[in-house]
Amino acid sequence: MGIRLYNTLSGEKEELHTLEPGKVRFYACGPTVYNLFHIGNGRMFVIFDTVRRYLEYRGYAVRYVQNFTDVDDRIIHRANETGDSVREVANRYIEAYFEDADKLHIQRAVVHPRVTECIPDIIRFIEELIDKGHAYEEAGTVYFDTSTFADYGKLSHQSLDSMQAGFRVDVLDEKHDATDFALWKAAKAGEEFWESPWGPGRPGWHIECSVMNEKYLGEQIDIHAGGRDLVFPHHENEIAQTEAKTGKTFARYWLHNGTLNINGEKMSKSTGNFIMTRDLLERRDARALRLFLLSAHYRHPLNYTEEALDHWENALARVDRALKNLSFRADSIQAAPQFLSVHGDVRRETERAIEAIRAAFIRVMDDDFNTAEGISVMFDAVRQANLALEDNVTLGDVTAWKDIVLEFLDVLGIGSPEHDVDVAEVYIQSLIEERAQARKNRDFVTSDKIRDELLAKGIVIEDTPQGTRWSKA
RNA sequence: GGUGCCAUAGCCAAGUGGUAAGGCAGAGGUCUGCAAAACCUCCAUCGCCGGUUCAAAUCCGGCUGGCGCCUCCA
Repeated sequence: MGIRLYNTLSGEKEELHTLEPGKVRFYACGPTVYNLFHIGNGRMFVIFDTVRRYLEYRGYAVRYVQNFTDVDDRIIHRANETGDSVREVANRYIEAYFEDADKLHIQRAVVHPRVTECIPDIIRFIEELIDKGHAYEEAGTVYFDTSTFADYGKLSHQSLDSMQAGFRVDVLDEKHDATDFALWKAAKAGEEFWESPWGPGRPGWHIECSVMNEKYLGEQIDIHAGGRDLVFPHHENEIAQTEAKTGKTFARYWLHNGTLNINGEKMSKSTGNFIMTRDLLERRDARALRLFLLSAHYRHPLNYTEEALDHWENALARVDRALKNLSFRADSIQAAPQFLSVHGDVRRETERAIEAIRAAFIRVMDDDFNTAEGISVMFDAVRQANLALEDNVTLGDVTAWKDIVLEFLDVLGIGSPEHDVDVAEVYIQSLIEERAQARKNRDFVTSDKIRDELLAKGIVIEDTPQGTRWSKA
């Protein structure tokens, strides 16, 4: 059995069959760069970065494309507020995106296209839609005619009729129908604009993604991902534009992540209840934040609380301690060449245990990228590794256990703990040796004094049969 | 009005027909000079009511509570 993933289009889990065997064409909606991104946005980026990592882990070559929306009303507003140019605002927040994304270990896409780089392609795309009778122009603005696309509503599972009778129908103005949407917007006075066959203007919101997909991935792609709140209208409109133009199925699989909530409500830029990822990272550990973001299934809502972050910081510390203790054991084996028996390769039983645990990880992650279960398997690996340390394990065993935990951390994008080497290390080592001597003499007053001194400096001492190890508190 | 989702221990969160993963917190134990870390054990019958079934947290119906979307939103 291969990878199964929930497809919003069908409303069911489906087995992954890509257009080209072994290759995945993957498009994820990127940020509109008028501000920093909040942790709700961050959740989306982390989730699909993890999906990408997992697909690669399973042997797929993933062509991952994520756009920057750098043409938008909100960017214009922002520029007016700050007195900067629209381009300055966009560039600043593109840079800021990379800074924050890097901290969350979100890998760069293969291409990060920007709307402003695709204007001629967008114009050509719209011209073709007009030629094919799917779009019309009114006073310099071009609208997509939803009545010409029979499948309109297939992603959000709503009928045109029900939408037209909808709750929040806006004024028809020059549109033929309330569900029609702008492909090209006529420029208002003083706004940034590009020349087009319909006069000066700028692209509408949805067209960019259709165009970038076609330009960088082709007319048909495998996976298209974004937040739940993009299903309608954004992704619905993308399907309409692309499929109306090509007559082919656009994306085979539509993946949508659940919202990140705060106080039980969606974290949202428009309502003001959000926490910027950048602000949070100033006081919180990025790896623990990433673990938290992956701790629930990606399609479910996840509630943000400070307590939850405390929880995952503690949980991650358990993983890091295990890694540290495995390293300590490996070092102590290597430092004691006289004990030949533990210098051996990984033993058969260890290999088998690790194979079983890797298989378990793949089994749960294959099932719609169930990272919550994947994390649970990782903790099982940690428990077994700790258990192994109570035994006379070989160097090969220790290394193998360490590697499997690191393998899971890598797939989840959490990565290894920082290796905290600093100049104080020599000093700490000397105190530890002094203490060891005192303990040998059963001078526990001195040994405890040294331990307390170190503790006061944030250094925790732990005695093991292989000697004393230390870590930062 | 339309449409979709959720409700599992003190907390977080998997599981979606075969008798409740994992983590955090808590209790007891082992190990230790004492600790720490680690390991072991303990800690839920799955919102409510009814139905289907040999068997339901898992399927169906109803109810209650919460949330998303219906052209700003990841």
